[in-house]
Amino acid sequence: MTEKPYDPHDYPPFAVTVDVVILTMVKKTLKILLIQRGQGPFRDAWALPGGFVLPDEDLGDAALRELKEETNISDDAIHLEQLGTYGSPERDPRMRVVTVAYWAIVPNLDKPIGGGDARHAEVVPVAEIESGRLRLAFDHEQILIDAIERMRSKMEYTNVATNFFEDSFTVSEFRSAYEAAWDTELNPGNFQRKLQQSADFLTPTGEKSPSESSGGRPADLYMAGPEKDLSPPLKRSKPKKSNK
Amino acid sequence: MTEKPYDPHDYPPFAVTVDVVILTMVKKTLKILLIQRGQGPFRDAWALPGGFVLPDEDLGDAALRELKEETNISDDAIHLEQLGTYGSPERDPRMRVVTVAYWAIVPNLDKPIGGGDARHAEVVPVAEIESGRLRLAFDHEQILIDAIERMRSKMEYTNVATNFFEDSFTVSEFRSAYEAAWDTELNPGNFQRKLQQSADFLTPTGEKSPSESSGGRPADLYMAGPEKDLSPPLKRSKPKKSNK
DNA sequence: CCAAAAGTGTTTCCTTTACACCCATGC
DNA sequence: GCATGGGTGTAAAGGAAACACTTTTGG
Repeated sequence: MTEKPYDPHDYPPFAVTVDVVILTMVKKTLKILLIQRGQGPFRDAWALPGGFVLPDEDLGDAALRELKEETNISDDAIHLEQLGTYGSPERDPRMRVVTVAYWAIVPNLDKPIGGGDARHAEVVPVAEIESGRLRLAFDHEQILIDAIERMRSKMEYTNVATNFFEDSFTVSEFRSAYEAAWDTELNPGNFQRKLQQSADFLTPTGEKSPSESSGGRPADLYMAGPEKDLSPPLKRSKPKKSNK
Repeated sequence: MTEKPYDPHDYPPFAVTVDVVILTMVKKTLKILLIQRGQGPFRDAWALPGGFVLPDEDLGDAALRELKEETNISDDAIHLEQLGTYGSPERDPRMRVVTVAYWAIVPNLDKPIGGGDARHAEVVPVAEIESGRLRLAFDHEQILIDAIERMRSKMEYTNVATNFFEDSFTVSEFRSAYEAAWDTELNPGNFQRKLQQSADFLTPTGEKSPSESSGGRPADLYMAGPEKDLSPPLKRSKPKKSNK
């Protein structure tokens, strides 16, 4: 197969797109950026931001381009990673499309930047997506499920969660990110110690956060350290918090 | 982007292929099936088995088809899983090709079945691939590195390693698979106990293996159990064995 | 009886867990 | 002083590592 000389008419043509699951944390709630479709199949359903890969564009660059069209976040504050490729022949009723899905963590994306067109973009809580009440286009529900699970799993043994924050953060803010992402409660003391033990995982900035109006001891501020892996990993225990 | 009506001339056409990393264990050595290219670019270099995805074919089906063309293994003895997608614009000098890579574990593939054509297929030890002495086509070296790491990692917390065996196996055979894959030595007693503790991970067949000619107590035979995850996971320690 | 491989017991060490306690701030 | 959250001490429980020991076969 691979041995024949190539000819434009010799191979089946595919459209290749990228779709990006953009995760963010707003007020201790895990959210994902979705776009409500204005036309075409799955009109009014929610879809992931995405689009065609350009003829000379690398896959990762295409994902980064789509991400930036929606957020205007600077490169260095982004974690962007390939999730997997979805290419069932029936996934788009119009033609054969293979989509390479990516997932990203960006800090504090409150409102997506409005595209010039009238597309309706919104950051939707993950709880709402997981409830199944949202109508999602194509196979985007499966992509979302896979992306959320991948993020939850990767938070166990890497520092990806630092990307939820723009600059520095306190240990309790960091812990809140874990509690929101895993829908669980973590013991503050043990969480603190666990991170201290792994040298270079978090780097102290030397500064302290302004103590909240409610009082309490001011917390030390940290940034992501040079060590990106946590070993042994954190463990997510059973969800304890509100499921409403 | 995704909103426009589609037209064959409206999107950049890509060729989509699958490549499959087929891992197997022969006489306690981890090996991968490679094909020596007879023509085209990278002539005489080694390449992964693969080919075009057909117009109405699912990606996973395409990978399974390519796998079967090389091995004649029955479905149920195979672990097949998507690895990732590689689509750099320069990866194939002839045209824009995006390839979806898969990795598989098959039992005891001593000799690949010869295709009708004169292609030269061989199972190559992983150590040789990792040495960097082999000339590999396209970006297949990167795909191989990623696949080997994925397999090593997945062996820590799942039962994928059971797929190295056709039927039942002893605990020491199972341990040998880990030692070969991780290039390490594992304590026989502790390995045994670890697997016993996780109920349903391995199911005893009730039979015993014929004791080897060298003597020794006959070992109990096991098959993969209903529980596919190992928690807490096994840990790979530093390589101890020969690196020559 | 001896060699060899399978499988079990036992001790030591380390990590996690639970929870009590001290620290530093606002009011 | 008191409430509030940040951070540390500590003891109990659990798993992993090392290694001695018992079991079951072939010669």
